[in-house]
Amino acid sequence: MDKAYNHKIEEKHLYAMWEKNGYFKPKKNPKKKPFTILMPPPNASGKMHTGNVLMIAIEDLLIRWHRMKGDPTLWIPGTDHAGTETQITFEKQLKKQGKSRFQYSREDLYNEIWKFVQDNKGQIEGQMREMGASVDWSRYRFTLDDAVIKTVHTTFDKMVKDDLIYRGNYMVNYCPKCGTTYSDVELKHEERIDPLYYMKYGPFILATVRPETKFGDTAIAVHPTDKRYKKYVGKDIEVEGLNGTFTLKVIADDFVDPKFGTGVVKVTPAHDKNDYEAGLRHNLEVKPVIDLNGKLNEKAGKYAGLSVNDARKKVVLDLEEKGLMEKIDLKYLHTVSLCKAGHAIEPMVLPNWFVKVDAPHKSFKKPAYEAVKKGKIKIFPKWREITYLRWMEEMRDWPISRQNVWGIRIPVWYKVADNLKVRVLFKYNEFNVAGEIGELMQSSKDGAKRIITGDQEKIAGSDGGTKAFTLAEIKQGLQRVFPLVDSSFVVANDSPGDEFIPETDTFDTWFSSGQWPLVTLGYPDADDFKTYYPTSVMETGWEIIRLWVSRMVMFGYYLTDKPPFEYVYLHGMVRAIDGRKMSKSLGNVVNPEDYVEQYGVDALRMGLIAGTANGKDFNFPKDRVIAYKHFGNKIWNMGRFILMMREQSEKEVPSFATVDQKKFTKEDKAVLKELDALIKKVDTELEKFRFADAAEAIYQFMWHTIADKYIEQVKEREDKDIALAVLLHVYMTNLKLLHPFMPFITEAIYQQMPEHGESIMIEPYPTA
RNA sequence: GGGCUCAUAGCUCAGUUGGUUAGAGCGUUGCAUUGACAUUGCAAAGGUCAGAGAUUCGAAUUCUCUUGGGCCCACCA
Repeated sequence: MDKAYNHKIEEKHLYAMWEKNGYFKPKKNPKKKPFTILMPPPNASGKMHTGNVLMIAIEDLLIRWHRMKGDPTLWIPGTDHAGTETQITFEKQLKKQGKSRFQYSREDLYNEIWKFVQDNKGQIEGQMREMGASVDWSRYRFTLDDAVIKTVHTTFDKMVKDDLIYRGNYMVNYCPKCGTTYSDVELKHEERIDPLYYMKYGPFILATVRPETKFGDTAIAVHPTDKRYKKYVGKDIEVEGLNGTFTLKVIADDFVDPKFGTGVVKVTPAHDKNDYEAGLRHNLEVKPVIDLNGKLNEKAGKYAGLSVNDARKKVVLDLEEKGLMEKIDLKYLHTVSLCKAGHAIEPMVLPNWFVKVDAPHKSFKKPAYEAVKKGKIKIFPKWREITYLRWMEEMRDWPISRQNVWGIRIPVWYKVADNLKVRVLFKYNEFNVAGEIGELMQSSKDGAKRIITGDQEKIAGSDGGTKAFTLAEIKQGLQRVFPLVDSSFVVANDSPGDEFIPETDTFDTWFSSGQWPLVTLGYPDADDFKTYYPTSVMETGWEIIRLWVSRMVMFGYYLTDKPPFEYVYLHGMVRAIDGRKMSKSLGNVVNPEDYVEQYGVDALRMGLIAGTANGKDFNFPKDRVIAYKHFGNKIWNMGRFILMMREQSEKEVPSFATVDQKKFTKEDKAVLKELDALIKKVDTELEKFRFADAAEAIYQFMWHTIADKYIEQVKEREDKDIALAVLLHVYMTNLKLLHPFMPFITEAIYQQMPEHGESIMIEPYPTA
């Protein structure tokens, strides 16, 4: 053995040996209860961050512990397509090449992203191996595998039949110039100075930057405690407007800031996110006045057909003329949302797909709520339960459609002849064309409307503007369809016929990953599903308890009437060394690779595990990583010393089991007694998910009891053969206890010890 | 603004149902050291447990308030 432990040499080949010998596959044993963990799938095209390392460290610890105890143990690895995130990363790449997603049809874009992910997913898989994750690679899943898509489609179909799916309106970020919607994370925010208009509204004066949306107002809101306006709350008021007088209800809601403007807000649920939310709370009518071309619609009366900007100017002039404008603050600073191309975003209410989470005929969420409330699923640490339960109580219907390409397409088709009013956006040569499908199929000479973006000059000179498109042309370049809320549809995986166009929305990632326990185990009839469902522990970061954990529980009960797992263990977030959240812009990101290189995987894993005891967030514990690196070296040298002493021993060292117990000294008896106590402690701590305490106990015992005391005493002993037999036994027992925490070094030492077996991984776990 | 959470040694953190002298790692100081390990050993210093009040025979631990952090969510017409 070398004088110092060299992780760079020892960590390399051991993983390949384990994998080759098939240790990661479960050993069936009908008499024992299986222990199963499904790995929360990291982003397939990403690379490993410290949170992933902590996740793997904890899961591998539990898995190796149970495996050594002889339980049929299964850990399934996977990766996630990470819908929005991946699409944005990919689009950034396109941008570097001077391209954009609008140059691709939906299908081509999907295929390009697929290639991109395939090119990149090797990295994270390699890193899982590097971390020592003892996962069963033969059961590996990617969230866009055919089997996953099939299950998700089947579930959707069942939910449609069970009347748990409906189409409803939902507020999205829509760009009228691009003709498409954007996700929140795609938006840019820009500070601007705009006029703030104080207009007269019946008995009130209220401030707004968007007077043109007043035609969509369906209420006026004040703060509940605002004494100035208390007498109006709940009443209907008459308002003189530009298109005659109308009536609005006055509501009281906390979202109003009594200190802003006059403390009175006009509520336009169709065109403002805040107002939309307020509208849901107060059952207000959603009255859209802006259409998908960014123009005011017929509800705006004489302003119909004007663009938003033109309408604003005209409305302001007319208000002033009518004496309805109190004053204008020209220097109002606020933030506006812009699309990637820099156009103003119009918050719009568009039809989306929803899950009814608490329908009277069948509640999707209720069993999931009760499972935790009644303790059928146990959450560690327990105080996180509140987050889950509160979320479940407040949960509203779940919008499951996303206007992304990269994801699982919602398996729905629209018959064109029955849905001529449906808008589509598609690529035709170098142009992007948008319009209602019925009109696009006629020539624009007949008055059909459309938006064509691209080279305007070229369009004017060509016949592109007058063309009547065929359905095949539209479908070939199809980028997006905008079905109406009541469009008729059929559910089918494949096209039901040429006269249909597909839904282009994809599922919310959580709709598919919420079925992770089902798709990884081959629901409904695979052997794995029968054997390993429900699984044992769901181990993940607490920040996705609402997004992910809750969905898995809901789907689990909906499809199988059982919880998908018994325990949920939520680890804390790893913050940067400076105590702030890791972020690229702060430059404080801890790259696990650097620590693996310098201190080794074992030290990194152990440092992270010891750095958090109770699931709270914690700063990256650099000095613990270093401490455990030193610890590795310490136990390496203990092994070295034992081997050396055995070689030098005059008498043959007997095996521990054959030593006559009467020959034990009081030191021997004491250390053996302490060893028993340690074994018990490690077991009870691990059962309680107190990993740091178990780690600390082993560390203290090996270093300060065996090395500092017992070994020193051995040096003086007359009966060295007995002492060495005891020492080897105690040391080997500790290596086994430590293996789930520090798999590489314990295996490396084990392989050098006398009378060793094939691998420490398959040694029986110590019992007291 | 809503929710959760934290404040314990110079630093980073444990302290699980309230119960002897409040612990660890790193750091600091002194001494030691050729039968493994300087990535070592022995020893020491260092805490009125953020502040105030309450409950209790007893509070770092329970409750209330104050002060100051962190994170998540929602974001201002």
